[in-house]
Amino acid sequence: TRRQHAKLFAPSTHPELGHCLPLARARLMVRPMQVCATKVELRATVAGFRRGEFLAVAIAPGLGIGLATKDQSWALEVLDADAGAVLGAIEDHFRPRWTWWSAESVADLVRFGVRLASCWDIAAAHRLSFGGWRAEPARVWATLHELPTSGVPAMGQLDLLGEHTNEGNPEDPVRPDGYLRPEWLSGAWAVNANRLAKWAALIMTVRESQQVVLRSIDDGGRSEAMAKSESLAELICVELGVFGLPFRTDIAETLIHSFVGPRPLNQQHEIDLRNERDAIVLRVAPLITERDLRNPARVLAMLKADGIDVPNTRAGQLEPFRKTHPFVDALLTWRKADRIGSTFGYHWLDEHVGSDGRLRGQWTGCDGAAGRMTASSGLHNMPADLRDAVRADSGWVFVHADLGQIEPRVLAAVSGDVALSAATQSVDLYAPIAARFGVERSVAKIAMLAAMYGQTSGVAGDVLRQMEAGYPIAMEYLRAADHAGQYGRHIRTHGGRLVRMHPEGEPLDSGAEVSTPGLGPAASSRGRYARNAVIQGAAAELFKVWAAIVRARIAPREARLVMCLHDELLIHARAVHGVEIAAIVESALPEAAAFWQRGTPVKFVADARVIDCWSQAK
DNA sequence: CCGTGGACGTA
DNA sequence: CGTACGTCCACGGC
Repeated sequence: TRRQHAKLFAPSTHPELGHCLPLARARLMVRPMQVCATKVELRATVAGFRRGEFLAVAIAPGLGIGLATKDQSWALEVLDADAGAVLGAIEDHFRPRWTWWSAESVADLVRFGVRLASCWDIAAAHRLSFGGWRAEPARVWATLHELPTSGVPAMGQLDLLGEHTNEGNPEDPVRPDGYLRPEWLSGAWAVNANRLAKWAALIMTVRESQQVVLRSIDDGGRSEAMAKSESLAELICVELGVFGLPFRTDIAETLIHSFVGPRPLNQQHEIDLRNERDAIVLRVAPLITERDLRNPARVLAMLKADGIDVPNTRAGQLEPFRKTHPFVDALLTWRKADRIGSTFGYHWLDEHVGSDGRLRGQWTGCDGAAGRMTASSGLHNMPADLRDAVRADSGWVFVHADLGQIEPRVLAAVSGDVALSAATQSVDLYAPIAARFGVERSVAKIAMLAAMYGQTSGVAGDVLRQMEAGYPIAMEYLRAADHAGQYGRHIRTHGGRLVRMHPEGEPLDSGAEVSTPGLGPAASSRGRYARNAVIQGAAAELFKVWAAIVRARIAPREARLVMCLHDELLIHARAVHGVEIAAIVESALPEAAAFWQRGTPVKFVADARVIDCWSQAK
C-alpha cells in the first residue's frame, strides 16, 4: 500500500484544469468544482472527508477517474493499470461509500484485486425503488426527473431538425428537454478532466435524488438501508463472477463419462454417440412413424401407442409406469443422461471452467421479479450429482451455511404476527405450530406452505382454518398481497422493493393495465405470484444483508464468498480458518436479521459447517 | 432469425 | 402442493 499511496498523491499532469459550470437543469445544484493538480491540494481537500461519506466515482479508460463528494469533484489522471491502486489507496485511508452507476464499472478493478468495503449502486437502488430490471443511466435519470422513459433519447437517433442535440451547451450533460445527452452516455464523453469531474458530480446528484425517493418509501430508513445492502450484493456479484467457484475438471470429467460415455473426438463423433444413445431407447419404443425422443408431442404419441395416457411427458407423470413399461424406464434414464450431455457435459466444462480450476458465470443481484440473485453457466441449477466436482483447493476448505425454514420465519417478521414470531423462537418452527393445532408436524408444515404459496388442492381445509384463527396477522398479510395481485396493483416487499403487477406507464397503484382485474385464472395466477413475491423477495433481502455482513467479517482472512444460492452460502477459506469462519457466518445472522427487520423479535437460524466438497453439504 | 412452449435442474 | 430462475430443444412464424 505504500506504493499505492505514492501513486495516489503523484501530481497530475493534465493540462485542462479549471472550473465547471453548475448543471443548469439538474434537480440538485452542483457546486463549482475543481480539478486537483497536486498531492497537497488533494490532501487538503480530503482532510475533511468523513469515513463512510459518499464518494462518486466514474472511470474513463485511457483518461482517468472522476471523483465527487456532495460538495466538490475532481478528475485524476491515471493510467488504467493504476486506477486500482488509486481507488485502493483512497479505500485504505478514507473508507468512502463508493457511488457508481453500476458495479459493472469496477469489474476491471475487482479483477485487479481491489476490495472495496461499501458502495451505493445507482442501478440497484433504482431497481429497488421502481421495480423491473432495466436501470441504465438514461432511464434512471428520466425516472427521477419524472420524464417519460419512452422518450429517452438514443445514440444515433435521427434528429434532422437538430431539435434537441444542437440546443443548449454540449458541455452540459443534461439537454434542454431534461434528458441526459446520449453522447455523454455513449462512452465517447470522456475527452477531458472537466467532463470527467462533471460526470462524477452528476452521479452524486442522482444518488441524492434516489435517497429522497427511498425515504418517501420508508421514512424509517429501512429502504435506504436496503439500497446499501442491495448495492453490496451487486458488488458481490461482480466478485463472484471474477473469482469463480473452485472446481475440479478431472472429477467432473469422470462423472460426465459415467453418464454419457467418453468425450467426443469431433463433431461427427458427437452426433454418432448421440444417435447411439437414442437408439438404445428406440429399440424398446413402440413402432410408430415419426419417432423423436426430443419432441414432446411425438413422445406423447409413442406413450399412447404403448398404452399410456398422460397429460404430459414429465418425469413425475411417467415415474409410476417405469416398472411395467421398459420404454418408459429407458426414456427416463435417457433423459437424465441427455441432459448431462447437452447442458452439463464436456461442452459446458470447456465453456465455463477456466484453466485455473474455476467455474465462472455471470451474476445478477436481483432478478426481474422478487429480487433474488441469479447466475448463469448453470451455477444455480447444477445437478446434485455434479456437486462432487466442486472442491476446495488443497489446504483450503469450504464453509457452507444455509438458512433454516427461511420463508415462514420471514412471514412472521414482515407481517409482525406475534404468535407466529413466538413460534420462530424454536429451532424447528413447525413443532410449536403442530403442538398448538394438535396435528402432525407434516400436516402443520404443508398447511403453512399452502398458505404462503396459494396452494389450492391437497390440503385439509380445517387445518387452514386453524391457521387463520391462530395466525390472523400473518394470514391477512398474505391475503392482502394476493388481493393486490389479483387486481393488478403493484406491491412492495418488506425492504421496499417494488414488484410490478402490470407494465410500466400507469400510476403505481393503478390496476388499469390488467385486462381481468380480480377475475379468472389470470387473476388467480397473479394473486399467487404476489403472495409468493412478498415472501420470496423479503427472504432475498435478508439473505443479501447476511451475505454482505459475512463478506465484511471474513475480509481480514483470505476467505472469499464463492456461491450464493437463495438461502445458501459457500465460502472458500484456508483450512486453518474454517472453524473460525463458520462461527463468523452464524453470528452474522442475528446481526443481519436485526438490521433488516428493525426490532421484530423473529429468530432466524443457520447451520454452518466446514466441508471439502459441495456434495458434503446437508 | 426470433419468439414460444415443454422439459428439467436448483432454491 | 406453489413460486422463481437458466438452459436446451423443437417448432412455427417471418
